[in-house]
Amino acid sequence: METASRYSPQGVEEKWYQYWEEKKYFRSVPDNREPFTIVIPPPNITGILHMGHMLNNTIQDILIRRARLQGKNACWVPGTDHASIATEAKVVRMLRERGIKKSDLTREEFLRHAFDWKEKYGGIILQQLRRLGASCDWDRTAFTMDDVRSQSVIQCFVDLYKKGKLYRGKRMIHWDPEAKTVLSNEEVIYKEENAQLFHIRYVLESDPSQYIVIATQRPETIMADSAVAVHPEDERYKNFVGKKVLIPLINRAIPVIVDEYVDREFGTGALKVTPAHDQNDYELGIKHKLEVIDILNEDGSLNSEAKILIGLDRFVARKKIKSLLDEAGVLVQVKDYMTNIGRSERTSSVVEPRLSLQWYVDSGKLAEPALHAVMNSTIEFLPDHMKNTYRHWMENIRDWCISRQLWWGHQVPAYYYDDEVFVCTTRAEALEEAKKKIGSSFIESKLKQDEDVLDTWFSSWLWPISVFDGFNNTEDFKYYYPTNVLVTGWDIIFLWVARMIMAGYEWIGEKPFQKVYFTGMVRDKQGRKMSKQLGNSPDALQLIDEFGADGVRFGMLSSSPAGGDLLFDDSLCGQGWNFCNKIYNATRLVKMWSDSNEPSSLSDQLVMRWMENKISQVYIDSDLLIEQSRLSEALKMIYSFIFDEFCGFYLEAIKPKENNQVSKEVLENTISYLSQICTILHPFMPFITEEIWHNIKIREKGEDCMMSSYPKKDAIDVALLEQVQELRQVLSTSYKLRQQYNVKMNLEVPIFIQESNIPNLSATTGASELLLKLGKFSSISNSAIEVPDAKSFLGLRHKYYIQLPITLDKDTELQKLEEEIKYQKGFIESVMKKLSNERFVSSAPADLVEKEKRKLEDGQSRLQSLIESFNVLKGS
RNA sequence: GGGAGAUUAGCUCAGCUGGUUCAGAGCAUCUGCCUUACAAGCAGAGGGUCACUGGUUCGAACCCAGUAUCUCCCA
Repeated sequence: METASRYSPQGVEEKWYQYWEEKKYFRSVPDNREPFTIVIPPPNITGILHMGHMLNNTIQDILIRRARLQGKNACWVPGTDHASIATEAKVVRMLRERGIKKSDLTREEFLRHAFDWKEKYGGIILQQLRRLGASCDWDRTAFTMDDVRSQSVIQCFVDLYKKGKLYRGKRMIHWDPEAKTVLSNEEVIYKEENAQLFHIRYVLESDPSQYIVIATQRPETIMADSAVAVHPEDERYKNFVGKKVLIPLINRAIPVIVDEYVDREFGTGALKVTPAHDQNDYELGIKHKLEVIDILNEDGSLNSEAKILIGLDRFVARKKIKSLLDEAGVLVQVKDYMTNIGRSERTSSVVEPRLSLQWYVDSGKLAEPALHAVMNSTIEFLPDHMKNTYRHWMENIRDWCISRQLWWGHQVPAYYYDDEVFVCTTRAEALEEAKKKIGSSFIESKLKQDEDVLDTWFSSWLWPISVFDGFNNTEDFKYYYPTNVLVTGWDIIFLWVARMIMAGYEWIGEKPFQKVYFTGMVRDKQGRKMSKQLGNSPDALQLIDEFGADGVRFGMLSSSPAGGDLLFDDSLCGQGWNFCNKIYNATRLVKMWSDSNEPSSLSDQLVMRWMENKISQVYIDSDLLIEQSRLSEALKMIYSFIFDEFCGFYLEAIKPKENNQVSKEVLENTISYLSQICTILHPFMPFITEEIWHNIKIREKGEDCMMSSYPKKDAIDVALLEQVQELRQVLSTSYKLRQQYNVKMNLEVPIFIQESNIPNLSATTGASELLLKLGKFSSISNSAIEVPDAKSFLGLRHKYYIQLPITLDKDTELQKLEEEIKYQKGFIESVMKKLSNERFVSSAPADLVEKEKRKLEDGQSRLQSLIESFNVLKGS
């Protein structure tokens, strides 16, 4: 055989992907078939393929390819999102490297650079998905900032505003001083970090000999204090209440107030209140009508309101003020402690609470139908327990801050004229409205559009609708929506999944998808989340180079139940490659054969019938598993079917002993079986299956594995499967005995089957021939009596004797038999115990009782045989 | 502080509605084989107090309660 004995995916995978794409096999247009739709979770244009994407998209591809093989109209819509913060940061950095400052550019100039960047790099990840085998309809590739999607976003903003579900408000928000933009709650990541707690002395204005000691983590904000708060029942500070204390260094007087919010146990029990720079203090400030003094610039440096340390960054100022306080003798102590620090998901800089005017979606108004749909399983969550998390968030939902102080994104469609706000889809409309309202004094240049852009998720939440241009109610939309399944990570259940559901009900009155399949996080062997910082994420493309996409897909899937995290290990991909190699070599074997004019032997006929049944069985069973979204279990089942049943047994059983000739029927059927197997495996491992499909047989034009269909679900001949199972057990036991007694395979030995009133293997046509071929037996005979000098063993319902050229040690054999007898007795006893238990017989299901009875019968006949053997041996 | 999940072989995990003497798979380990597709293969073997303590039941890895440890979400 000239072909290599090792499968190499290089070349093969590229070839078939190109072929499929040229044939437009991924393309979907509405027709009269049932649709099966998935929209891709749009990856970032700044992103490159990582393990999470691979897992996620492998699952989507499996579902889509399966739907195609089922004859459905499968549509997988790909695309990317514009990732405001991440992309803007990237572009700013790129420009800086070229010596261009963002502040020197106009908005239009900056956007031009950003779009250039997007054109150049924004599609990389989609190219990489092709390497994985993703069968997306590329003609439908969408982008959150292309015309259709942008129009949808603007339209929805205006619509929500008109419906009173969107408003502009001044709130305490999370500010990212590095990106200089607001962040939503979900974009802030809290972690325990080391910090210091400063105890600082504030003296009484009226009597500088008395003082109160406050505890703070942020001494650089004392200049923004507007009060000191203590608990109303705190005896220590009773005398101070209502009086004024002086802020050290700047000597501004602030009142001492009481509030039950103060935790007497924490720090000194005296809290400095800084409404401009802390969420809780802000609320205290409102309650007690305190002054709001903002001492920070948008980049986190101190402004002139601070009076001192002006221009210094907040962390530099903290160090500085520490020594200033120390010199002033008011720093009582500094304590290390652990506290939760919030950092920006994108830039990692410490988030600054800041008062600011932003746009909000009144989420409460959208949440109700979305919560309902999930709780009553109109939308199915996998795993189911994700519902709880979802419910908790939805029931405590907060308004969604959707404006971002950036340029890259959809500019807020709000136009200002003095204090008037006009929210319109276009400037022209806004002009018109404004003119009407303002009257003759209107000056066009005074109408200014909001400088900010919208949160990227405000685009993504429309994705299942907008990719089909659904707001214009297109034919596509009517056909494909709602989509069938969404595959995504649980980490964006709030950011994205929940909001898509809200959008679906808000505008369409219909769920966006039937099912959400939550994937776990891909972790490394030590269980750590894979991240760029840790550098523990393998290079996705390198993995594909090494093991082939099929191998990697196998590896990703072979241990990833829905929702469960996946500890990734390269060796899993290795196993995937092994599997490819196995199939490849099986094909090589079959290709070596040629057909003879001989008819098929009885043995071959038996084996073929068996194989046909097994294929039906594995197809039916694995299909059910996929239906239940148990993909890795389905794959494992197919894997062991191919390895053990098809390669391990079928091919060995059918393989000609010499000259590579098989009957025409055997050859044709084997090729057909292999083809069916390719179809069943195809969704999981698309490349090798297409390769084998074509390798094994010359195909008609358009006759491709990807576009084939699943085998029919035939009724299964259970009796036949049982017979072959018995036969295989006989083979396996005889191998074991040979090994145990060191009898080589090339020595043929006789085997006997004890006769009984139940028909044995010799009654199954072809079974004896098959036994002879695989078991290296010299003869097979029935025997009415115990065969002397032979090693006996039990199958399921019969007793066998194998005559090995050895002398058996009588005592050892007796002892072994005794052990077996003891085991069987125990077995029978346990079954009898059950059956004699009236409560079991009356309360257990009938078929179970039936099964137990049969178990008992089988057990008893096995025991009988053993006792016979024992007696015969003993008497010999 | 509130909530969710996990704990089964050395490792990674199955074990669905409690019902074979049920404790399973893959990897790893060990033994024997270069058998004409594949040694990245084949044939075998060893390995577990199903976290712990109680309870429910004719029967528990599975249901309930509590304990311990871990992971995550929310505040």
